[in-house]
Amino acid sequence: MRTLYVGNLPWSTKSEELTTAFGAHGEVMNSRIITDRETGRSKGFGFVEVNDEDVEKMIEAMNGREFSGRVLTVSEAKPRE
DNA sequence: GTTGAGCGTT
Repeated sequence: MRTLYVGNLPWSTKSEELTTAFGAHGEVMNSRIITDRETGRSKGFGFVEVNDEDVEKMIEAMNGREFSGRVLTVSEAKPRE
């Protein structure tokens, strides 16, 4: 399983919306929107965990694509450690 | 009631 970084998201985007959007192009295991620890508001980006074999296809399919009026930035996430 | 480059929690 790999993790995708998804940026340029609308503030109102929820993790379920990521699952739905990315799930159309591959197998989504989990998704998460990064929210501010203090305010609880979205930081405008998130992460999507997808099947190892679908990573490239997901990026090709979703990167630079329009989502809720914004152009998504999709790439493989850096290891968190 | 806001904002817009950037890589996250147990």
